[in-house]
Amino acid sequence: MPGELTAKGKATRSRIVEGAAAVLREKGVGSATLDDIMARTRTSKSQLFHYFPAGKDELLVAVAQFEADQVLEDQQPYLGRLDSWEAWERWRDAVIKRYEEQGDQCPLGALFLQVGRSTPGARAIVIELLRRWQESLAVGIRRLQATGRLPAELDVDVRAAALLAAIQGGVSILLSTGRSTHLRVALDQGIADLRRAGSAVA
Amino acid sequence: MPGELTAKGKATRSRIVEGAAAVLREKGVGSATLDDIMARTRTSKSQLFHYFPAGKDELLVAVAQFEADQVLEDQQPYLGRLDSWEAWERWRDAVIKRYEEQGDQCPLGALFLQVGRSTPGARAIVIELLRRWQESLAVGIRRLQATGRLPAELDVDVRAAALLAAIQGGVSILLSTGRSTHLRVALDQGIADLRRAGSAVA
DNA sequence: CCTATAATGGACTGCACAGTCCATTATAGT
DNA sequence: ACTATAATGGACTGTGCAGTCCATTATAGG
Repeated sequence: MPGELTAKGKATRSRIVEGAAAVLREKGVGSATLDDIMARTRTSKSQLFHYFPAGKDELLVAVAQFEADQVLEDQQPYLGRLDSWEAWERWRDAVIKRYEEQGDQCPLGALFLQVGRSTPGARAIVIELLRRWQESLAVGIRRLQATGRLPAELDVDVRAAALLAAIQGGVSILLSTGRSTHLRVALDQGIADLRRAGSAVA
Repeated sequence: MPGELTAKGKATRSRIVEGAAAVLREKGVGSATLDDIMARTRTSKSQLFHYFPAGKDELLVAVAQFEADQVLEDQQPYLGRLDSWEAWERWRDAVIKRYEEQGDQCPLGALFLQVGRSTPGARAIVIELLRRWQESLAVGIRRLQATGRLPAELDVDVRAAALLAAIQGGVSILLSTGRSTHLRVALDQGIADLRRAGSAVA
């Protein structure tokens, strides 16, 4: 565990993480080897173990963190401005687009299942990601409340949680079947029901 | 590939599948070995390869099929009789109970991610499971329509798809976080929205 | 410029584990 | 009872791959 990383060191470390992420997406977590990662990132065994002394698992956790950050970063432009129904629809389209392009790879899910039980840190990463994601949705719903598009008595957290579940479900079905219909339907329905709650309850 | 299986053979084969399923749940797909399965099922190497000539992958696919059948079988008593709102709530409780007990194991998901890309059969199993599951939900919704609890113009398939996504999302969050709140919320919200569609649109 | 520490190269080890092979025992059909 | 085929036992092989070790080169700080 190198206490100090020089500029060069930091560069190499992130080259490894990003390259590993790419390899994992291509070959799948199960069949990606350290040699694959070495080849891709033009590094040697000792470098991998220099930056990740605990070995493969530690590297996988680092990649998981990287991928998790990526998820929110990608949709931040849309997720951060959920202040009108049009904005919600743009966000929905962005989410669908992202996952359709990603296809049947789920780096994070696969990573989690691989490392999951053994490493406690892995679970924490996913929990934190989901928490932040749901919170962003909640903020968006509160914006709609603040501008009078949704009634104040709506249970924001429950709605946000349900939406998050809808996304996750849609994505997981996309991963298993290769079809994005469920993701699309779940999001459409979720937003529509939210909207309906506005006109019905208000 | 034994063309004919004697009674004894069939018994052994299913002992292997069921034992393997148990081992996979306990140790995780990634770290379960053929030796683990041999120990658990009191079989030898040659038996494993006798019944699953293509080796581990073939066995994993068989286990996936077994687990998939299990999923629907378990909830059939409830899923098969969705003819009143109370029945829907009983089903919801059964689903939640089942997955809470299962905890953070997802044999099918893990199996799929392991075998997935390589074996085409694996995907087919999951697709078929989801198809049947959604169809059961659709039948339930149509029952509600038939008895006048829901308007006839409701888009049944879309609603069923959204519900299925809600479940999958709730489950996948349960798997990652260990908490069943999202599953509960997603199902509650999904059923509530369905019900609301009944009173609002009708 | 000198030295401590970081960064890198790459050969080597060890073993876990899938898959092979052949020998032996049980079972079914005639 | 006989024979073909299924069922079982278990030793053996091969290798893919994580992880170790030591030697060499670069970099930073005084």
